[in-house]
Amino acid sequence: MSRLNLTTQRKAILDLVQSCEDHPTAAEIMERLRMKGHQFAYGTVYNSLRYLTDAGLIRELKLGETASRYDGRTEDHYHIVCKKCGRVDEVLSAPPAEWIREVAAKTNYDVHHSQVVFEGVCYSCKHPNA
Amino acid sequence: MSRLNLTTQRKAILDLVQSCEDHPTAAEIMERLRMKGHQFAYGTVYNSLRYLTDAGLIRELKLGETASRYDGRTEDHYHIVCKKCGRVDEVLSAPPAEWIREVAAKTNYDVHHSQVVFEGVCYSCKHPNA
DNA sequence: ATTAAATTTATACTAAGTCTAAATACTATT
DNA sequence: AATAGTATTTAGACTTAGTATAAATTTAAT
Repeated sequence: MSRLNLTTQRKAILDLVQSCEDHPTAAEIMERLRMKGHQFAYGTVYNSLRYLTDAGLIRELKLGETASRYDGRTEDHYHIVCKKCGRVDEVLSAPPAEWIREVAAKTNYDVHHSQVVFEGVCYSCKHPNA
Repeated sequence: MSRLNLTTQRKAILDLVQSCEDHPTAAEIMERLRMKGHQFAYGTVYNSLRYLTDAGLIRELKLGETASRYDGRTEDHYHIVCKKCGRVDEVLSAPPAEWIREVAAKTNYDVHHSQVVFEGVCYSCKHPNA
């Protein structure tokens, strides 16, 4: 665990991810950086995303698609994906502690963390006329 | 929805996945088929796995690794991954319905399904001496 | 037997990400 | 300020997992 070292590139990428309302992939992040006048090497973007993730400044989301997405929100939270339009929203309710305890007891694991991805249909897709 | 068509290849792959205690990747499935004397084309294995998944006979697990894993258990269940050794176990307790209702209410989604992956440390890794 | 449809095969291709070696940028010490 | 040492960036080759395609084969239906 060494000291945090935010280079120009890492800072720009952190700022960008934090400013996003959505959850961009690495490719989308590169595209948005380019639109802001930044032109970083391919590998630098991946390296920086990993660095920032390891440092706990951003989160990597693996939602079952081929590419990871990134999230500037670092609080513990989950996601819900719309099957119809692909939209991803935040889920702020945590799974009940009672359930986690039950899982730990039944599996004999120390449970550190859980990733939850809900799938369903979002409000807009339910009401396409509105 | 057409009728189920289990070709020789699909049957062999289904049998193999159902006989597994673990959750093999496509590459591991190919390897195990080869050891049993089957030699199917690369693409056939992927096609068959998708076919069997779509037919609901097996499940595709996306546990956040680079490759999908496959599971012969079709009942609704979840998984727990050991951070130390990578081992994957089944979790049979479902998330409480109350929590799902809360999530649906807060997000305005119709929630159809949830994928849950727990991370932690398994019994063997906790007690390495035993 | 003949045609049509579905499936398998071999192989080319794609997407997402890692690895490597050289170039560049920082840091600390004198 | 010069030097040495470490860290980072860059460009591009490479890897892995999976998809796409077109020809060959199998299966099913007349």
